[in-house]
Amino acid sequence: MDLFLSTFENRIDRKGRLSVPAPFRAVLERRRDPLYLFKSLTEPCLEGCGPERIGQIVDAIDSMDSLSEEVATLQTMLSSAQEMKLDGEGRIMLSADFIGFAELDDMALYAGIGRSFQIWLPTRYRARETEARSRARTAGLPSLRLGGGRRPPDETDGRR
Amino acid sequence: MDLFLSTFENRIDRKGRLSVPAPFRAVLERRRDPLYLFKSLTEPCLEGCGPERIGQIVDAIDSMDSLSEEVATLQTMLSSAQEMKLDGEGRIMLSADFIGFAELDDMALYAGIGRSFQIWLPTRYRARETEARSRARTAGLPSLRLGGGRRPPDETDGRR
DNA sequence: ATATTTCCCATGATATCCCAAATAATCCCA
DNA sequence: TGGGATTATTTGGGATATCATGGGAAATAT
Repeated sequence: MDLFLSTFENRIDRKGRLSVPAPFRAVLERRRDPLYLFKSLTEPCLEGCGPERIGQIVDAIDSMDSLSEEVATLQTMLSSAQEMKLDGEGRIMLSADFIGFAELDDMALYAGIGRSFQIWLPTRYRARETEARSRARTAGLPSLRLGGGRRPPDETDGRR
Repeated sequence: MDLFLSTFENRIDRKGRLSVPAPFRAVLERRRDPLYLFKSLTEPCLEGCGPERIGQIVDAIDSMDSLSEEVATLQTMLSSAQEMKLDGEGRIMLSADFIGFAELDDMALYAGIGRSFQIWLPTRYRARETEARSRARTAGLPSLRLGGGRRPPDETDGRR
């Protein structure tokens, strides 16, 4: 199983292009997957994933009561999602909407979180990281049970 | 599976023409599908899809009690549906009825939601998106079981 | 005949492609 | 182990193609 791990900081050039880190590209290419980005529902960052996650959202919508608020929420995810085409050098073009949403300027930080990754304004990401660490010290660790594994590896959807 | 994703904001010109976003056209052309538009049952927007979606609605109606009110409701979807012809540049012409229903003036926002898409008055769509996002932040995300696969996304997971 | 729709072409904006420079990581041999 | 050489990766810029949009003319309807 190959995963998106580690962080990378890349430049957004004046045309709005941004290199996808080579290790992330390798994961996608190995699976022959296109890359999807969408706006996080809960945080000021972009989420990146492959098609299987998008398919799950689509299927979930179809199986739910189409009048529910949950469906509206999931639709919001889809309507912000884009299939990103990579250029010959492995770059994507961030739309003005994406840049505005994550409040990016000329640098972007990729944070691999397993089956997906996030794109943040670097300073903001670092602030969150130190925040999370100090919380861990004062409030104690979240329960983390490794190896028990009844639940299939539950993808951390970015909000924890 | 190719899907309708992302949002696009296009102009309705003074002749009443509106470009269908190229990625949406690509989905339809790949399937050699015509485009259908109809009035949403629940919201002030138009829904767009290919013929298979229309077929699903027809089948659903056929399988229901033909005297029920629900059938009457679903039938109004069908009776509002129009097959849209695209001009050489990929534009459609919206009827006065459609424009009035969605209260469009000179801009239209396409929102892709998987197997179909919607057309909204841009300001109204954005208000709705903001609403959905704040709901997601306070009420939590819909339970989506990622990574497991095949479980119907029905289970209430309480804390999310 | 007048109004509307359909077809065709023009234009500007923007995304994509292609090649090259700069930077960073890796290798290899002393 | 060091350090230069080689390769991978990121970044930049110009040329090209795509797309949304606008307008005129032809076709169709009223």
